[in-house]
Amino acid sequence: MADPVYIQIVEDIKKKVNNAELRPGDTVPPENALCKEYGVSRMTVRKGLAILASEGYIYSVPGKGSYVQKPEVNKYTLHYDEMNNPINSVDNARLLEVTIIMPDEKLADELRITRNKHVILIRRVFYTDGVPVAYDVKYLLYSKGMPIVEKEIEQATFQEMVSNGLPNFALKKKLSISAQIPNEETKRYLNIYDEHALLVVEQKLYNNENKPIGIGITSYRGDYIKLQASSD
Amino acid sequence: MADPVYIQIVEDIKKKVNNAELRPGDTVPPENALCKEYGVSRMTVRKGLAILASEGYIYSVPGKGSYVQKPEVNKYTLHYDEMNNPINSVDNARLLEVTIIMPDEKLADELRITRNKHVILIRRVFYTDGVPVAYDVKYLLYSKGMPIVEKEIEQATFQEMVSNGLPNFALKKKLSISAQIPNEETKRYLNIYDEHALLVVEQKLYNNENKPIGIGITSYRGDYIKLQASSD
DNA sequence: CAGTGGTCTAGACCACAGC
DNA sequence: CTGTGGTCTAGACCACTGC
Repeated sequence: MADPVYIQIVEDIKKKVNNAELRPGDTVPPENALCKEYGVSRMTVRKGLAILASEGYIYSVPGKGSYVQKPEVNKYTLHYDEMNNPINSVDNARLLEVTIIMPDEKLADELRITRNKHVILIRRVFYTDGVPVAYDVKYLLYSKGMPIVEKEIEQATFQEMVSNGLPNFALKKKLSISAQIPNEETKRYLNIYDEHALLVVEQKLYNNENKPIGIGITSYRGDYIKLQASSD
Repeated sequence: MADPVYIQIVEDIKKKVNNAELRPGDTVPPENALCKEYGVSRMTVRKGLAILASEGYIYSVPGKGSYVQKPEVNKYTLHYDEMNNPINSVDNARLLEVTIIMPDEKLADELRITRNKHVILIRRVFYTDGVPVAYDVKYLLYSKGMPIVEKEIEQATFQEMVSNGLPNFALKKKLSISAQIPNEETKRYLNIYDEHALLVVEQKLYNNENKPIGIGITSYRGDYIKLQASSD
């Protein structure tokens, strides 16, 4: 019980929200009322409310008051690492190809470039215990500092290819996850002979100006990957 | 440029982190130094630093200082709604079965109950434009206030079944996403005759004491669903 | 107009790191 | 010991809302 006062305030209000004592849309008591209730100054109350707001419990409207927020029921946190997932890890990668290509219309469009710009194409197969578990294709816009040594490319994640070891808070990434039946080429690379499902993860990377800088498509054998996400 | 001072501080430091002027592990200037630099009081500086900390840019160690945090490169935000996804929405659902069962060993284990407890089994098929797009199975521990009217169950999401319209910040959920080949039963429900991949989403719900209260397995036709996630 | 939240000050005391 | 971050105060002025 050595918690600072503002934590007390946070937890009291959370509790009230969680037993429906306060419902979405209800007003939270005004700051001055909470000051009196807890016998503290306004800055202390505001610190508590700021935390509740940052955690999505409440929101404030200047001149009016603070209100209980509707919980975001559909939001999850997903941890995705190309080379590691909860049921399996890639322990080796083989570089099939790294070449400079001219993009076709679809690719140029996705990368928002003209068709006369050069794009780096990288194709790899990922292995676990010698078994091919994923086929990986990446299209990258070239920029300075990128790895040019094939051995580096071979074992690098998408993030590592473009950020080159530098910290990068600015890099934005989008994932698109789907299930597909492998085409003949993919079947060949993954030694698939019978019916099989692929978990396909498409990654798109954007720089801090929101311009696409790379697209990656990783097709995992369905029995070798499981993605996990959780609320909170 | 009418931004409050603390926003200025936040953006200045973000900028320094993003051009590697400040690197992960580096110390952020001490609060008193920032007070002088910006000509403001300490509380104002601290407000800025609190924001940077809540956004994962920095962390503070009492008695020592504030440090630049390593970015969490593998974290994404996923929006998952059983009935709605970026490329398709469920517009109808058919209830196949709702019964009380005794769990087998595996299910009892997953729900952390003994095998003599009753479990509600719900099986449904989801439709879009009259086409069956997903086969859905749920196992629920019964609790008061749950919908018992079949018509309600038919169209409800998992969240709605257990939370019954009440706000629920306390409910924790975990997702497990994989690609699978449909079994004969699923093929029948989804009218699948040829080779097809399923995107299978397993949901597990926990109450605020972290006890499982339900498991749901939704198997979507691979060509009817795409999950999307993004960093930031 | 009174009540609300948003910003900010200029102090204070504390616990903790490191010398 | 000094310097650091963590908590807190008792005010202040502002802009906005709703009556």
